[in-house]
This record gives sequence, C-alpha cells and structure tokens, in this order.
Amino acid sequence: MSRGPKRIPSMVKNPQLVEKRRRQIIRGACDLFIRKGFHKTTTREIARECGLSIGTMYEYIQSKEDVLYLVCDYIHSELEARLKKALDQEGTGRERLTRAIAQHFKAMDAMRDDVLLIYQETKSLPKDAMSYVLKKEEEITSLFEAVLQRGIQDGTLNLDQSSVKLMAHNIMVLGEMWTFRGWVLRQHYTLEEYTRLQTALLLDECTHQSRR
Amino acid sequence: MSRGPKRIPSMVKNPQLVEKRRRQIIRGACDLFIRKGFHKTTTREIARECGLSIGTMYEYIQSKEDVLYLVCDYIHSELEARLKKALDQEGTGRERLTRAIAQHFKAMDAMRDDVLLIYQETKSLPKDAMSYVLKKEEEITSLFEAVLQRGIQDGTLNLDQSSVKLMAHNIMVLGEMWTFRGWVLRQHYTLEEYTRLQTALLLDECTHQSRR
Amino acid sequence: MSRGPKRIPSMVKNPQLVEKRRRQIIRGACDLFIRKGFHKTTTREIARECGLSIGTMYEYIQSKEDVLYLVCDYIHSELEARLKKALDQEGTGRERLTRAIAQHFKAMDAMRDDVLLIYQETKSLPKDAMSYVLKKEEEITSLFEAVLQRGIQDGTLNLDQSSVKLMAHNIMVLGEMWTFRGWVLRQHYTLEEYTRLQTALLLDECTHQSRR
Amino acid sequence: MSRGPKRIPSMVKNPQLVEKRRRQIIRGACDLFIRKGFHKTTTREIARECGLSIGTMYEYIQSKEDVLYLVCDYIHSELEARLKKALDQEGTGRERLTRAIAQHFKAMDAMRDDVLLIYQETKSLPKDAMSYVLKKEEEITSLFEAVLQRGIQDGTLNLDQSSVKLMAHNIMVLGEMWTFRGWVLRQHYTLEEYTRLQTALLLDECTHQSRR
DNA sequence: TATGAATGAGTGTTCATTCAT
DNA sequence: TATGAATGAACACTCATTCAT
Repeated sequence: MSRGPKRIPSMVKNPQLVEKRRRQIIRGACDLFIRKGFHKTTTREIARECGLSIGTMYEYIQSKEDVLYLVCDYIHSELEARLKKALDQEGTGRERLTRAIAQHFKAMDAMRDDVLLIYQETKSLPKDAMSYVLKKEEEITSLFEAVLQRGIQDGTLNLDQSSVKLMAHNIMVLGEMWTFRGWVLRQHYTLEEYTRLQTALLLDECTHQSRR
Repeated sequence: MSRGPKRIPSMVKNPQLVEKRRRQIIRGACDLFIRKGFHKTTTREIARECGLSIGTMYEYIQSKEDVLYLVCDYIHSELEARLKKALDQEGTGRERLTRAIAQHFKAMDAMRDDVLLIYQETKSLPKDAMSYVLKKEEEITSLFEAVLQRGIQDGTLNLDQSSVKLMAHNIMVLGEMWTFRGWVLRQHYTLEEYTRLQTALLLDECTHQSRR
Repeated sequence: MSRGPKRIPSMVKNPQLVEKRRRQIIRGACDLFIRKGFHKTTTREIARECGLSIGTMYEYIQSKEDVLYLVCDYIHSELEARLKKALDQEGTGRERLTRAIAQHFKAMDAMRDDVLLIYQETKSLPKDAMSYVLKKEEEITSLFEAVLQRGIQDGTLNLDQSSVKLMAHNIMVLGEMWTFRGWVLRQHYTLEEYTRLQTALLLDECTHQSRR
Repeated sequence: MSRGPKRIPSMVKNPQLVEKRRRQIIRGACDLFIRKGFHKTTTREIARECGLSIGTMYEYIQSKEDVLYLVCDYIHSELEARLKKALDQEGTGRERLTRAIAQHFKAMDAMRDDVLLIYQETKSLPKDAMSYVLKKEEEITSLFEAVLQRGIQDGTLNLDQSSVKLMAHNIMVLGEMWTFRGWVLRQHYTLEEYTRLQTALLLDECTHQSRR
C-alpha cells in the first residue's frame, strides 16, 4: 500500500554515516523549528545547532525543505512506534483500545511540541513530501481503525461500520487536541483527568451505538 | 474580561478611511495567505492584491505581521458572529446546543481555508498579538460553555461541572477537525453525516453522565 | 524581420528612469566584464561600480545574465550606429565599401575590448538572449551585404552572387580579428597599415572575380 | 624560442601514470567544457566524467584552472600535429600552401567545438598560462609564415615581406571563422565550397601583389 | 596512491521597510 | 494622503580545495 518514506538523496556514499548525520540534523533542526518555526530558522542555525558546517550539512540534504521533511517523518515514526508498542499486547479489543488511547495521549503529551510542529509546518513542505506526511498520518489513524474492528469482532465494542473511520479520526484528534489546546486545557485538567474523560466519551460511543 | 482587540496604529487620522483601507488589506491578504502561506506572501503582493501602493499600505499598518493579525482577528470575528447568530434563538439548552453545533460545523465548512490559516499561521504572530488571537479563540469556546451551562440548568443536559469546559473544547475541536482533516473526511462523509455523527457523540455524552 | 531587442522587465514604472539607470548599469558592468570577465564579476561589484545599491540594481534587472545581455546589446547598437553613419554617404558602391571597411576597422579599434567581450561571453547568455545577440550580429553583417550588392549593381564591384554573403562575413571577421589578434598584430602593423592591406585583399577579390 | 609548455606540478612521482591520468582528465574535462563552459563545470563533474575521485584528480593538478590549461594545450597540440602532417609533403610552396589551408580548414571543421572552446575560455586562464596558450597560437601561425616564405623563395608566391605575417594570420582566422561563424556559414556553404572560395581569396592575394 | 567527507567563504537574489516627493 | 524608488541586511545554497584515513 505505502511504498515507504520519500528518499532524500545525499552526496555521501556511506549509508551509515548518512544515517548518523541525518540523526544529528533532525535533532538540531527539530529543536529550532519548535522554538522559532521553520521559516524563521536559517540553514546556518541548523548547521550550527547540529554541529556541522553548512557545507557538510548540504552533503546530506538537498534543500532546507528536505530538513523539514526529515523532521516530520521522524516525528511520525516516533509516534507510530510508540503506538504500535501499545497495541502489541493482549486483551479484548476494548481493553486494547483503552490502552491505545492512553498511550496515544501519553505520546501526545510527551511529544506535544513535535506534534504541534507537524500541524503548523506540514503546509511548508513541497507537494510530494506533504503527500508522504499526510499518508503517514493516515496510516497511524488506521492503526486505531484496526483496534476498533477487532473490538467489534470480539463483541467488546459496538459501533456501526460507517462510524469506524470517524471514530479513529476522533481518537487521533482528541489526542492532538492536547497539544494544540494544551495551553488552556492544562490549566483545568491533568493529563490523567483528560485521558479519563476523553476515554469515557470515546468508549461510551462504542457501547451505545444501538440507540441510534 | 477581554479588553477588545489589539489596536494597530495608523498614520492616517480619519478613522473611517482607516477602516475602509484595512478592509481592503484584509480581503487581499487573506486570499494570498490562504493560497501561499504567510511567509511566502510578500508585502508587495499584498499591496497589489488590495489595490494600494506599498507606501499607502504602510500608512495603515506598521509591519507585515500586523496584516496577519488583522486577518486572524477578522476571521475570528466572522466565526463569532455566525455562532452568536445561531445562539440568539429560543428553545431548551439541548436544542440550542444542537443548533449551535450544526451552525459551528457549517461555519467551519464554509470557512475551512480561513480556519486552517489560523491554525497554521497563528504562531507567526508576535507574542502579544498571538495572545489576543488565542484569547479570542477561548472566548468563542466559552460561548459553547454558556450553552452547556444553560442546558444543565434547564435540565435538558446532564453533565458534570468538571466536564463542561472540556466539552466546549471538544465541540470546537471536532468542528475544526472538519477543516484540517477534511481532505480525508470528505472522502467518507458528507457534512451532514459528519454533523449527525459528531452531534450524537457529543450529545450522548451530555446525557449519560450519571453512569460514570 | 527583426522584432527589436529582447525586453528586460523592470520593477520600476517610470521608463525614463529605467533608461537612465540601465545606462548606469551598462557602463559599470561593461568596464568590469572587460576587466574581469562575466563570471568573475559579482553583482555587488556591478552595483558599486554603477553607483547603485544591490537592491536598487535588482529593481532594474531580473538576473545577472540580464546585465550581460544589456551590455552585449548596447555594444552591438553602438557598432551598428557607427557603421550606419559611415554608410549614409554618397559615392559609388566601391567607394562606399571602402569607407565602410575603414570605418568598421576604426570602430573595432576603438571598441576592441567591447568586441572581445562579446566574443568571449555571448555563450554565457541564456539561450533566448543569445539568439537575439547572434541575430544582431547577422544584421550588422547584412549591412555589408547591402553595400556589396550596390557595388555589383553600379558595376564598381565584380563579385559572384554566391560569394556575397561570404565576403560580408570576411569583412566582419577581418575587422574583429584586429580585436582578438590585436595583441600580436599591433606589434607589426598600425591600424592604418592593417586597414590598407586588408582593404586591398578584400577589394581585390571584388575586382577579379572573372578569373575564377 | 619557445621553452615548451608550462609544467603543471603533480603530487605523483611516476611520470607515466601522470601522463595517463592527465589524458583521462583532459578527455573528460574537454567534453564538459564544450557542453557547459568552464565556469559552469564543477571539479566534481570533471572527476566523475574522467573516472577519478576528486581527491585523486587533485593529485595530478593544482587547481581547476590547471585543467583548463591542460585542455587548451592539448587542443593546440592536436591542431599543430594535424597541420605539421599536412606540411610534411612535397611540392612547390604554392602547392604546399594550398594543401595546408585545406588541411587547416578541415581540422577546424573537425575540431570546431574545441577551437571555439579556446576562443571563449582562454581569458579564464591565469596570466602565465594564458601567455603560453597565446604563444602556442603564434607558433601555429608561424607555420603558415614558413610556407609563405618558401613559396616566395621558389617564386610560386608573390607577396611583399611586410604582408607575410598578416597573411599567415588571415589564413588562421579565416579557418577559425568556420568555427565561430559556422552556425550561419554552414547554412550557405559546404566546407568544400568554403575552402575553395577562401583559398581563392587568399592565394589571389599572393599572386598579384605587384599591382600595389 | 587513492579516497571522499569536510569546509566556509562567497554567490545571486529577495524583500520588509523607509522617506523624499 | 498617496506614491514607489531606494535600501542593504539577510537568505539558501554552491563548490574549489584540503586532509585524515
């Protein structure tokens, strides 16, 4: 279905070195993009922050936008990895969903700045890179779809098929909401309260479907 | 509570002229920001689009960021106005909430590009302007809080006080979600379906609170 | 036949100002290109030399290559003007040709650096600008063709039609030769000697054609 | 007279290896310089084209300009070799001259891109390298001088001493003209026609000198 | 000898803002 | 009030050259 991430060409041949340097670049750039935004961060700042000369950095990327893509892709990979670990467990569909939501919210809390970054800067990517990033987002969302389906099959969740996709998106968005409304939500709720209340809302919906 | 919008100084004395010119600027800039993003739009382009010379434009603003603030503020006002009109009606709290949600979603659909713009470019505002914009967002959210409270009072809604704020935010976010996940949601749901399903989710929660 | 020179867009509206500034640019750039070559001259140097800030200079051109085109076009215009003045006189075709050659050689001597510049840097122009420059060169050459034809008609020159074009090019090239072989030719010949000898060669050919 | 070509230092001791590698470099660079020009060709491209790593390439040269010199010198050697072969034959001075001209023109046709390269990029050489190249050009020219003198001595050519040098240059330039005006000349003349007409022009002059 | 990753000064170009008219 | 020419700091990116391995 997905043919993996976009390949960013590098002038350097040794793939391990490329991997290593790009990790440096991602780490440095991510911090800066979060602090100052993509457009207000200069390539020289990125280079300095990740301990490379500007010339060396450009041996590993082709453009500043490549850096943004690298960062976005990294953040998504990180999110996906965390979520997959949470799903890789036993229990009924309902139990797994509950854990997945909690884990998702925890990830959102831990990576709130990174997620915010994706929300705000994805649009600065070139067309093709943006498609990749959006596709990745969809893939992550589909992880929740899968858990929902499983719960429907084992009878622990009750949800109309037409609502499955929507619910998956709802879960994603109510998680992300903790990042982009965090500045006010955190004034009123701890992450635990937030998780409890939103989980209730979401699971409730997967219980009383029959009523509608 | 709120001390009204941030004042943007102008070199021009006649307030009606200022008002008129700024409307021109907002209209032109808004289009451009949506099409190209704030950073990739130049002041020259804005001036051309709104039919002013750059010199003249700068008589009515102090910086490019002022334009962004003007645009964001305008969009929020528009959203608020639409919502207030929907709330300015009779019926039980529950009925009013239902209508408000529908109206909110409709507004999100109509103004999806504008809302997206706010989501993506608010962070480009200077600190103080950003506070104003975020505060405005909060004010709009509080409109839903008020409706919820009213429904609780008249007994048509059942919701724990601790959840009121969260629900208001949920309503806001599930509306905005139609803008920033629209590219995929619209492949599966019409606005009507979306509204029906999400309203169910939200109202359901304001009905069975006792269970928890 | 020719639709005039390539239009270089300018950000500045006042055409007289554009004309004036571009003259400044041409003068400054021409000197520098001759001294250092096109590629080794920086845009900053050009700006400084012509008394404009770099930003201002870019209000009147779109790229460094535009400057090169402006310079090449100017040099050609200058050459053409000088030649046309020489042709705008009375006498038999043979007399006119003699004067035209002398004038051409004189122009080459006076503008030797400029002509050399065209020889060496035309290839640095973008494709379309290069066509314009080459076409102009052809137009100038055709001025000699016209004089030759006139001499043939009035019987003062004797030249096969098939040779006319070639002779025109020969005249051009033997003139230009004074610029790009000048460093050694000037060690052995004055411009007058050079002109006399080459004119003899060329006119001789337009006299004894019958022998072949 | 000439102290041979400029010595380009190499880090590598084995002279045969140096010779071999430089042949590689010349072949690769010459192609690129013709296609893209000297300044728009990067050292990386040259290295790639000739199958060496940049590091290795720099063991055999000291700078990019060295490569240009190597290429120019090679082209001249090639031209000189071809011409010498043509002169290494029997016959009267006049016959030898005729053959030399034809051979020269044929060489110009075959190596038109290379000759053009020399015309356009010689000025990019450092001062001292440029002198070498110009001297080489002069040497080649003097080959024609020698043939002319020989024809004068054996009475088959009639030319004033003062014109000998000029005629030699004329021969050179009318040959080179086939390269830098080829784009238009080839539209009207084949190489054979061109050679016939120009040879007539040149030999004619070496026949009727007495008249002047 | 051969390699290729590292370097950073230097390049062409942009654009928010000012200010004389 | 309106204009738009002028400004120059700042930007993304390149590339000849070096040097540790």
